[in-house]
Amino acid sequence: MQGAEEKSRVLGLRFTKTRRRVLEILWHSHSPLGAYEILERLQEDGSHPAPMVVYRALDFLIEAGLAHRLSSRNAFIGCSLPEDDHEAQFLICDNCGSAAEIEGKPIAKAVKETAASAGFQVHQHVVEISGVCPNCQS
Amino acid sequence: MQGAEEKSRVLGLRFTKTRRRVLEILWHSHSPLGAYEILERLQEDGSHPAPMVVYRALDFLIEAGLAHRLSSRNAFIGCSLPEDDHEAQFLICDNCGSAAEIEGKPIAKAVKETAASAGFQVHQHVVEISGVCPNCQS
DNA sequence: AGATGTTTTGTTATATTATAACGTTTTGCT
DNA sequence: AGCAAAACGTTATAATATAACAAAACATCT
Repeated sequence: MQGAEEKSRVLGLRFTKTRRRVLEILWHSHSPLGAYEILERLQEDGSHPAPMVVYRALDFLIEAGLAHRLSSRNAFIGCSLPEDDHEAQFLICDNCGSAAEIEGKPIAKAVKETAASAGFQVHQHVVEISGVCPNCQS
Repeated sequence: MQGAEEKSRVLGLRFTKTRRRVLEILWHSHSPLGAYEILERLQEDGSHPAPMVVYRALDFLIEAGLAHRLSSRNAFIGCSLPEDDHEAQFLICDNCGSAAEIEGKPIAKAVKETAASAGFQVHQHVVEISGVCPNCQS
């Protein structure tokens, strides 16, 4: 959580209360959360923020590399390797809904090379693998 | 388009008028289309179908491997390699919006191996690379 | 401390994307 | 013709996401 403060500063931005709360909510969840699920949890302490509040906090967290968006699920997850500056890849379990962030060096490399050989200049990539996690296979 | 008919039969399903129209619309577009864009084009010939019509046709086309969904854009695109039974990967241009479907054997392999080494059983994968296409680099 | 510009919030409204549910019609088959 | 499965039409609504603007909080400089 200290790192988060620093990352914010680097961007010339602030690690405010709402942003901290949203990051906590993401980190405490064992699976990705939808924006409106985050909203509900924010509201559990009595305030009534509007959806914008959540989306704004998420924009910030993603920008700062503290959270990721799972495009294939319209859901969000706290970054489990916030130290690294990395491109994220995910293993998402269809059974229990959990999502594991992986350090997919070989995947990142294959992506880079494939794109390069097509003359394509990469900005970002989305890699989301769905299936059954080890836990749910027994 | 003939192949489409066959693929439908294999699934015990039918390649109907609406489904054909939606596939044509996707194939004629040089870039991915949102469901409601497809809807507008369907309506250009005088009928007034509801959104469901489009989503149903898309479900079918995706099921049959004739179209793909681009999760990161909430958009859809006709499959450019409908012969193969393949997992699709995409290069999406941030500038012109075009999306190229690629045969990323190395990527597919890296995905498979990475998942295997994590004990994860893969069903599907989403690989969407965004950046700048060769055309837009000049 | 006061002035100033930027960042953040609060709030209302609305846009966009997607599905539920149900009755009817068409189709393929015997 | 009779039947079951597949597809359609339609209405309504759910779920996800953004626009726009005024007010407040904060950082920095003097």
